[in-house]
Amino acid sequence: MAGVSVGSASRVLNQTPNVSPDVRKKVEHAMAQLQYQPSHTARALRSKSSRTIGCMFSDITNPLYARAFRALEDAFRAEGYMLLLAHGLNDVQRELESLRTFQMRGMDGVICAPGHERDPQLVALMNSMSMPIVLYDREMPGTHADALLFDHVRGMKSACAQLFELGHERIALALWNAGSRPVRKRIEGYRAAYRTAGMEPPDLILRQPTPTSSVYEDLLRLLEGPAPPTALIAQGTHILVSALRAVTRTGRRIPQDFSVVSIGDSDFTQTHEPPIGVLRTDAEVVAAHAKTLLLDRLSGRTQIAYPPRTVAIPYDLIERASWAPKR
Amino acid sequence: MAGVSVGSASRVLNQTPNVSPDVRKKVEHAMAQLQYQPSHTARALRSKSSRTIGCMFSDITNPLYARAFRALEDAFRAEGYMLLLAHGLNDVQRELESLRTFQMRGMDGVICAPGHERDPQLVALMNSMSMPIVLYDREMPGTHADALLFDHVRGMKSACAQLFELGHERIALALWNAGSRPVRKRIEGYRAAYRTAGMEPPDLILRQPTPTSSVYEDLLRLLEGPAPPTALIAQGTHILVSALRAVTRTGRRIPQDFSVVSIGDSDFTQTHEPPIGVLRTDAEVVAAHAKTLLLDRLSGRTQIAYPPRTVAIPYDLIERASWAPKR
DNA sequence: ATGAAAGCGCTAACAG
DNA sequence: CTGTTAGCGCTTTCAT
Repeated sequence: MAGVSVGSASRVLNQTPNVSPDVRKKVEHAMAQLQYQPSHTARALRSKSSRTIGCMFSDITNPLYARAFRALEDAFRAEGYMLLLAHGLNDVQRELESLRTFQMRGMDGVICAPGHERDPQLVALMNSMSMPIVLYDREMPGTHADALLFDHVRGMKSACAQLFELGHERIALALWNAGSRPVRKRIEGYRAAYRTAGMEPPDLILRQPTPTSSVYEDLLRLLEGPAPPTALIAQGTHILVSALRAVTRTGRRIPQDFSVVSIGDSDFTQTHEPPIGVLRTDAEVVAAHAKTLLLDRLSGRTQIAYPPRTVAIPYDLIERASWAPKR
Repeated sequence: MAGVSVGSASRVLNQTPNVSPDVRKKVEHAMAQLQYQPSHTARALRSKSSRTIGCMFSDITNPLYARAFRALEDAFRAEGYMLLLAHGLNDVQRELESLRTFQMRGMDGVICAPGHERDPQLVALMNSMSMPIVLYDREMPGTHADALLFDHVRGMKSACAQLFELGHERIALALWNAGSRPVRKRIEGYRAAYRTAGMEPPDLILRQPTPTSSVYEDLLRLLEGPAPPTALIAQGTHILVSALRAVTRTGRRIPQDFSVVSIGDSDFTQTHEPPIGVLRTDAEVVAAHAKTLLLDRLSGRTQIAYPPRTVAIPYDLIERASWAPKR
C-alpha cells in the first residue's frame, strides 16, 4: 500500500537509521491507515528474540514475591518486555518443568528463585539453558547465573544492634524453618550480631515448620520461662501475628514491655497499633538491578557466559513505635 | 536422523493418529538422542496459536488477585498454556496498552478485570480483539466478552441474614469506595438483605477513599454515637485491621459485644484471636470456570462470537468465632 | 537508500 | 500411512 518493498517497511518499523524521510512517511501513513499490527510471533521467530522474560517464584500469593513481580513487570515493560509467570511451589519437578518451558518458548531471560539450591537436576538444567538467568536471593554453586543477593546478614546485624543499644540482650528470632538462603543468612546474621557485641548467641530461635504455622505456643513458653526475651524479630505476617498474640496474652505491652521488629513490610505492620518497625528492601531497586543484569547480558555488554555477577541488595531498618528501651 | 520426513516427525510430535508404530519409535528415539526441543515460536507462527493466555489485573499485590492468578496458572498449565501477567493499575492508558500488547503477541485468550467498566476506548478495543476474552468480575455492556460474575448480592444477603438471626439489626458495612462491580453489588446486596427482612437499610455504610485507608476514626464515631452498630462487615484486610482497632478501643470484645464478618479470607482472618468469619469464594472453582469459558471458545464448542456466556460464582459464608448473638 | 530474495522452524494440505 | 511442498509474517543479507 505504501508502494515500497517489505524490506523498507521493516526498516521503518524497526527504526533503522538509513531510511529516507519520504519512504518513512509513506510507510507510517500506510501503517496507520491499515491499523497495522506487527506479528510479534513472526518477529520473534526471525529475530530470535521473544522480548519475554520467564519468571519463576515459589508462590505469587507470598506478598514479598507479589511486590517483587509488580516491580519487575514495571521495569521490563518500559523496555518492551513482558513477563511469563510460573509457580515453582518448592517442588523440584514442577520447577524443572517450568524452566524447560521457558527454554522451549525462547525466553530472552529468566528470573527465578528455586526452592532447592543444591538440586543437581536443577543445576544441570540451568547450565543447559541458552538464555541468561538471574537468581532471586539464591546461591546455586555450579551454575553461571547472575544473582541478586539480599544482604540478610547486614540487615539482621543492624536490627540486633539497634535492640542492643536499647538494652535488649535477649532477642527471640522467629522464622520459617526452610533450608533456603534467606533463613540461613538471617540466622547467620543474628549470631554474628551477638558475637560482634561480645555476647554468646542465646537459644531463642523459633523455627516454624511452615510460613503459615503459629509461633504462639512456642513464644508463650519462652515468655513465661525463666529468662524470657525482651524483644523479638519475626519473619512474615503470619508468624508476626501469632507472636503478637502471645506477647499480648502475657500482659506485655508493645513497646513499653516488649520490642518487636518484623522482616518485610506490609499493610499489617503499618496499620498495627503501634506500627511495627521493619527490616525491608526496596522492590523497585531490586527490579532495576534485575533489569540491568539481564539486559547487559542480552546486549552483549557483559560477556555471554562468565563470570557470574552478583548484586547485594541492602535492607533498610524502618523505625516505628514498636521498639523502645528495655525496662 | 530418524530417516523420515519432517512431516512424519511433526506428526509424531503432535500425536497425530495416523502414524505407524515403527516411524513413531524411530522419531521418538531420534528426539531423545538429539535432546530435541521444538521451537514454540515457530509452532505458534505456523499454527496460529501461542498457547498463552494474557492476564490483566489491577495489581497482583492484592491478595485476592494473587490467589486468583495462582489458581489460573495451575488450571491452564495442565492444558499446556502459560500466562502472561500485566498490571492495569486502574489506569485506562495502561490497560489499553496491555490489551494491545496481548493482541500483538497473539494471545489465545485474555482474562482481565479493567478498572473502568464503561470506558468507551476499552470497550472499542476489546471488540476489535481477535481472541476470546473473559472478564473477571466485571460487566462491560457493549462487549461480547464472557464473564465470571461473583455473586456479591447473595453473599451479602447470607451474611446479613446470619447476623439478623443473631439479633443484630444495625450492621455497619465498611468498604473501598470504588465504582467497580464488587463494591456496587455488595452495597446492593446489603440493602436488599434489609428490605427482604422488612427493615429499612440503616445509614451505616463507611466508604473509604482507598483500599488501604483507615476506617478507624469513622467507625469509632459510629460506635460512640447514639445508635451504634452491633456488627460489622468489612472488605479487605487493611480496612478490617483498622476497624478491629476501633472496636477494641471502645472496650468491646469480639464476639461477646460485637460481631464481625470479613470479605475475603486470609492468613490474618484465620490467625486472629478470635478467628474472623468470612465471606469467600473458591479460587480453584473460579479458575476452572475461566478455563472452560476460554477453551470452549478456542475449540469452537461455543460459537466464536455471540452470545456472551456468564458464570455466577457463589460465595461461601465461613462461620468462625467472630460472631455471636447480640447481647 | 532501496528492492529482491532467502530463510527462521515449524504445520498442514496434498499426492501418492 | 508417509513424503513433498508451500507458506506463517517477518528480518536480514546482498545487490544495486
